[in-house]
Amino acid sequence: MYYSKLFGKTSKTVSADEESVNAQFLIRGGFVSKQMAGVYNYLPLGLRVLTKIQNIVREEMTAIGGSEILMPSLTQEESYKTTGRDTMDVLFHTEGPGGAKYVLNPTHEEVVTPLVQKYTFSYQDLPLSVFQIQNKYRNEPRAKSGILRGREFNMKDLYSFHANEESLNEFYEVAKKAYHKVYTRLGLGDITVLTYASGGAFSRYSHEFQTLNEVGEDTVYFCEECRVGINKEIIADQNSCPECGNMDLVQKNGIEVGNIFKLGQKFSSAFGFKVLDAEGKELPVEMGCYGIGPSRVMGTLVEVFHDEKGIIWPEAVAPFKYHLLALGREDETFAEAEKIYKNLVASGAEVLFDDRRDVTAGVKFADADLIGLPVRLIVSKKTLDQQSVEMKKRNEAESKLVPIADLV
RNA sequence: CGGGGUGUGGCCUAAUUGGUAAGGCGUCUGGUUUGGGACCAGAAGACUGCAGGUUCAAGUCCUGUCACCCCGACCA
Repeated sequence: MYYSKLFGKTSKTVSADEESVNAQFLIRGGFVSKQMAGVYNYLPLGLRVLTKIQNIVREEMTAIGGSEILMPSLTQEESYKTTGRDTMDVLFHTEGPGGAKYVLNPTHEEVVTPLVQKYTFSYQDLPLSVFQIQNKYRNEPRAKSGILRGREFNMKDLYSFHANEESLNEFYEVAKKAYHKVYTRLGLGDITVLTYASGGAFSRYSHEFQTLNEVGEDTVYFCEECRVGINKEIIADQNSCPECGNMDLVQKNGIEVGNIFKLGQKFSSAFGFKVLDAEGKELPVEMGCYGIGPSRVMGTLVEVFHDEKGIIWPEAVAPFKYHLLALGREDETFAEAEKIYKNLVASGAEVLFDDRRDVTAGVKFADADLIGLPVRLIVSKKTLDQQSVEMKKRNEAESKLVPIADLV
């Protein structure tokens, strides 16, 4: 991709209102543009990051047997009356022609349960799981912290359906492992801990995945040995580590980057979703739900991986791997840089090429640091004199010369 | 939703006890410059969030309203 043709621009300044690091760097770097509180436009750079996060999540959900679907954002309010959730504070309500009442889905139990019910009649159809990656709408009383807590945000939600509790429990553990894999691939594995949290109305506990970070809204007490924690909200009924019994817990702030629940029969019973067992008797369906917010993950990554100059993207989600800068003003330099760019792209590399721009080298350096691609490559008269390009990793201080012949 | 704060060209800011909007960034033109956010000259771009009110005169004071940020509450 030619930087000169990329929609979106970097900026030296950002409103003093934007205190959160993720909002500052994502806006300044041209990844996102704020529409209103808690609602963002994703520009090409930001969309590439978001898509990469989604793809990692997608791969791991597919790997545990999830079938990807896409459900609507808009749903009849009636469905929420069925489950009694029509009075939720965070629900956005809207109207259709003739006064038809709709809501914007804050989560999709009310959609997925009757949907799966429509195609599922026998215990032999179970277990099954479906997931989607889609935007959710929640009328948060207070949107905050850049893209960490929005009113519209991207979410992967997977729902599993089972003929009995054992099957649910079994799948729940499989999903838990898949979630760990996701965070490991995102580069957050070391600082993301499984955390026991409130199960709401459905079960005693749910599990959250908390990325330990100063800006986190949640307070987590966790065991440094087994890396399992307890959310402060349930510390009253559990004051030692649920996994190992360790009483010596460490307190940290956490960003909730995932949450998994055993829903039990809450939604299946509301919709009368039953299947027939081997004897032809009706069985209530057990459900689980499993959420990860790719947009929140993106904000979390910025909070975790940055320095004073900008973002330091983990390679797995960086919008491009290489940031190729052509410096100087000689036509030959740009011609050479262009060749190198084309060769890299032809070899399958993802390259952002900061080609001819009427700016000084310093501007290109500053933009590269801000955008935060993993590897910076510089082509200039200086490097070409040695048939080389200069290579520097974003998270390292030292650069080295690499012969052009060895690049690809 | 309670408390606090802030709204000024596209962006960031300034404007004394009220006196008729200034600078920087960015953009455009021309020239110089080119390995860490260069420089010179010129240009375009604002009924100061919105609606009222006080006043000879309001960016500035008052009332209302909307928006945004922070703290708290909330958070399947």
